[in-house]
Amino acid sequence: MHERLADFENRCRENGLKITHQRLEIYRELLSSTDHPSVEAIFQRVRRRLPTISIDTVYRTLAMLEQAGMIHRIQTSEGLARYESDYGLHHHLFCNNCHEIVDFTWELFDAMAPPPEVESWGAARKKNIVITGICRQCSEREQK
Amino acid sequence: MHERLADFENRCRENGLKITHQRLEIYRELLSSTDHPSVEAIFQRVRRRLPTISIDTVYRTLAMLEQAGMIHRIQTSEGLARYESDYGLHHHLFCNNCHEIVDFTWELFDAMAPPPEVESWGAARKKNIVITGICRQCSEREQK
DNA sequence: ATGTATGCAAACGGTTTGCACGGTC
DNA sequence: GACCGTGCAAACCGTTTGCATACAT
Repeated sequence: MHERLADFENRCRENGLKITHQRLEIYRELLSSTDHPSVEAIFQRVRRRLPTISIDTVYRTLAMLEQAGMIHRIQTSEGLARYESDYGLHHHLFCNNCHEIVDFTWELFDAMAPPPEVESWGAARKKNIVITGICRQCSEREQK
Repeated sequence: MHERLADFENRCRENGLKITHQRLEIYRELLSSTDHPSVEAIFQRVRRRLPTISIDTVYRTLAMLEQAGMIHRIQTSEGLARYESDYGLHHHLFCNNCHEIVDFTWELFDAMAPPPEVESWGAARKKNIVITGICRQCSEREQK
């Protein structure tokens, strides 16, 4: 955690970006979140520590962090963006009912080369799986 | 094509939905499109044949067709929805530069069972791959 | 004749932007 | 002190919604 924050400061300095409380808190919040929060959720959480922060700054900081490759934006079927810190290769489980996003890994898949038509298409950078369905909590809740 | 339109009419009747010019033209447009058009693009194309159609109707019809399982909505990283007719199991290639979406198939993957942690998560309905990168046309264009 | 679908216009929600002030370097 | 980052407010864009009319059944 500490080393990731130090890493954050270094990356900012390298790119001539100022280290502000807002940026630190937003990045820290994403480091400690596991629920892929929306912009609004990040805003609400950071606001507890920095009561005067505005949501514009959250938007701007998230865009900046994404461009620097330190976080990832996930565009969900809900139509709003959600974020996660850049943390290892993984894929996503998405519950169509509660909209919760859960990570999972699939090393067998990661090691597979895509079919030849993909190579002839162009230069693939990332291959991600999204599995959608209904999570256990939601299906049990509906049973009742 | 004809049989798919007949199928469309049957499905409408089954669900008590009226068969209007607008609905027919929008569905026909998606059947003959391969480029996963946005709502705006569908609107512009259908407008040539039905000059008085409004974009609201396009939205409403697309929502209706999706709910009926006849088309699929794709939420892109651009933040806008794009659509395709329901046509066989496939995955998507997305060019980060021109935003073109191309289909590809990967039967080996489709036949694979997800890792056990997915089953313990809940009931998976769909598993989709999105490969992102730069398509050949775009990388050649940038070379110059 | 009934009731749903359409078109119009206005509202909506997430996101972006222009500007003057404030904070970092 | 110079300049980038912030907060405020307004604009923006894709999408949704309320309502009266038009159309399919």
